[in-house]
Amino acid sequence: MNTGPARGMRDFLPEDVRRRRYVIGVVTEVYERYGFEPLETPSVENLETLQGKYGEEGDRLIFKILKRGEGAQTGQADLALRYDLTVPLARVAAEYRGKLPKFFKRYQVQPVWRADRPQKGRFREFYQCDVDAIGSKSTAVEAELLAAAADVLSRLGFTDFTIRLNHRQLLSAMLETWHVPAEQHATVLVALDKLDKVGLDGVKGDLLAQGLPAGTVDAMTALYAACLLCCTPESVLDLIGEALPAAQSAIGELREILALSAVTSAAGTVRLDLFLARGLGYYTGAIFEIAVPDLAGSLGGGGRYDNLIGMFSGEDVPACGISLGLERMLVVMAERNMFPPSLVASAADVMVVQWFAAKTDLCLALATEFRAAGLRVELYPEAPTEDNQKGAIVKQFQYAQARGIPFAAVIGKPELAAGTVSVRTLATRQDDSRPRADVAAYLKTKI
RNA sequence: GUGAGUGUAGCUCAGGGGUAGAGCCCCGGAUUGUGGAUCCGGCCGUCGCGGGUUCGAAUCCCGUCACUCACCCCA
Repeated sequence: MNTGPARGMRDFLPEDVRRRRYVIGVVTEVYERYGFEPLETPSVENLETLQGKYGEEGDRLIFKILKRGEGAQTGQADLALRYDLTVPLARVAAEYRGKLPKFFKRYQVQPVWRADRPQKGRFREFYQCDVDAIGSKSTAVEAELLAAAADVLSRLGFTDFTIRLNHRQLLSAMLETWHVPAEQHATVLVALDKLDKVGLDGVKGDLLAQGLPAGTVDAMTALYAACLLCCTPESVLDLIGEALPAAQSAIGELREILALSAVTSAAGTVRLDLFLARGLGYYTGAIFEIAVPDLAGSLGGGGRYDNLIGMFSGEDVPACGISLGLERMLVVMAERNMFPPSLVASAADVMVVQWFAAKTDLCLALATEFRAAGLRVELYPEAPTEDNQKGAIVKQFQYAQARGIPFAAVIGKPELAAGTVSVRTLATRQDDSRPRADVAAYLKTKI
């Protein structure tokens, strides 16, 4: 019998859970500081809610759930595991339009599922940490979202991340200006996105291989090469503005986002990147992607999606959001040893040793007193036997030591007679006998 | 969907045609009011699975599955 979890899924042992909770704690604390409110939605959505929102590639990766009952024979699916947190949010925004505030700011930390092939930092079940703001077209929204994400990463100890920034309308203005056929939009954007991997000549070759006219390819790459020579984002935007009159409003927004970000926690981390594409279908405006040098994928990403909610309600509502990948952050943090030492602390402050062969009640009573005092207490579950008391007691100390529990509490014969408890500091093996009534308070001063 | 690598004890891995190994873990002992070291002993295996070659396969060949990594795409 295979005892491993299903492909791409993971079990989280206690140490893993502590690390995950630590990161989630930082994320939610920061998000709340920006005025975002918590939301949770079901793991399962109606299939039609999800389909057609993510683009061709995304739709293929949706985990579908077969119909029950008579429908089971047909292999038809009517439900699906949620693929991201943005589409469920759009559904909620459409459904509760009247109940939600005019500007609805929510955060959501929940698992999503994708039928992808797993690899480093990529799983079939993973947590996204989303923040989204609904109801405003102001670029202040983008700036605050970028600030919140940058704030989270800084607080977790990341110092070398960058937020790549681009705009969907700038990309489409470019595609239109160069008369790229609609069916080639996606592959051309993907080719341009690879600039930092394959270089300018690589991109050029790729575009020519796709059958774009040489003149178009030259114009594109010449523009991008010129941008690479610019030393400020502003001059890049000037250049693009001249070449692509259709991109005026996108360029204006990018200018605002860059300027606003400079006065937030995101200062110094936002980088204009005209090659950033992003595959998800629903983005309409600014798009972001967060990266660190030694991770192939991204730490997070997001963008503006001003007509996704309209796909549900019929009435467009502007919206923008950003998502941090919990396990992406965890993978890098584990590699770089970024967890605070307190996270590896033991499960208990003190272990009650069972000294006698048949006085479990005495030990459990002591544990109860400790717990009432607020200590985290482990009772060694097995009492010694009459014929091997010593061996059993040795094992108890060894067990406490191995589990990293700092103190052991013992009531043996002299302690029983004197009404005291002996506290052993495992690390130093020093014993300290105290009146039973004082022990809990004493221990609390030591931890 | 494409490509590569790895599957041997609970864990980490060695062994590459001739009796299945080491370290760690676990259990017991040296040590009866006590422990991390040391020493001694013990437990632990369809060598991923199926087929083929061979007198003989963990080892060579074919297939298959699983995991890992990369591409694609993404968090």
